[in-house]
Amino acid sequence: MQAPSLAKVTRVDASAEAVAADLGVLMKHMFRTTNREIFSAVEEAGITFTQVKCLGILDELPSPIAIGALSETLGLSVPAISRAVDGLVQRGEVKRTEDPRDRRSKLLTLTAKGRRTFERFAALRFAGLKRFVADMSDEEREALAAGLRPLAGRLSP
Amino acid sequence: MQAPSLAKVTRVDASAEAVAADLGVLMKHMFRTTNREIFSAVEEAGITFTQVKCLGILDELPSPIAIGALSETLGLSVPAISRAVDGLVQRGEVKRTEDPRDRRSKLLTLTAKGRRTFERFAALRFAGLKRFVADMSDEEREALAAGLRPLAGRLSP
DNA sequence: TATTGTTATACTCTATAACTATA
DNA sequence: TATAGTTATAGAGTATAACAATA
Repeated sequence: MQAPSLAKVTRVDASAEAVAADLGVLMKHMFRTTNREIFSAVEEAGITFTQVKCLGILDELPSPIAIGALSETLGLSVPAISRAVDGLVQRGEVKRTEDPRDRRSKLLTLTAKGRRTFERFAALRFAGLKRFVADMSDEEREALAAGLRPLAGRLSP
Repeated sequence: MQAPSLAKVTRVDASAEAVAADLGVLMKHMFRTTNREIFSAVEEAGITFTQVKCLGILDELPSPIAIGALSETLGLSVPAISRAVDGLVQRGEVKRTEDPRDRRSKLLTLTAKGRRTFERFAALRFAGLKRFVADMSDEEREALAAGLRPLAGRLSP
């Protein structure tokens, strides 16, 4: 893309209020256009949203995590996580082993199957976002690309 | 804000893939920083997420809506909506009256109390977005403002 | 006879409480 | 005695099925 013509670089209200309002509009539309499909895919896979979130946490963490820590991360009770994880172990998505340094604690890691499962859902979510982006005009998409880059560059590892 | 210096207007990948990826990063962070508070506020108010969504639909529609239509809009079963609405009626948030042209159908409208309730949650969500935006650097926020404006301008009424 | 909404029933997920095993 | 996790039990929300009222 070329540097934009000056005609496009009009002043924009960059107050927190204005930006938050526009962000709210964007979020609402993004949800409506991308969410329903994932919802039905998760349900069809016979898995729980909580279980998908468990997979997501395990996917992004570099080292194993225990039930209690996972519970705290997701803001759900320990028994709820224990049950969710138990289901994942039975499905072969997660490996649960005793921590050798404290045998009360169980360390959780993704199996290859679990990683594939999570990546399938992540791909579905990404496809929804892509469709949303592809529906924009070229001008909208280019402006958004330039506006997101500094922030996304900092936030993503 | 002045027109940006040329140094800032570097080329950015505006492909659907790149923009969708950055949008995904933004969304994830937005959730993590803004959602937990609303979650606890809803629970503390003794109301259901489904009921809040019902209030939101009624708030934005110009005319009354029936149970069946609300059910379809939210993607939940008619009995689930019937129960959710019943709770809202008992709390005085929603008015439910027979449609005079088809007395099987019940028309739903927000009461003043219902509108206030929804606006309280909307304000909470907005405050979360504002905090998220206020945490950015000036450069990030200004770039985002310019990038969101065309899209948000089109999407919002 | 078909349709709109409500009530009945069963199921899933979650939280609190009770429990087991390690520390 | 305290802590990590599991199992027991109860509660909330949803879906399917059965029903009542109206078309």
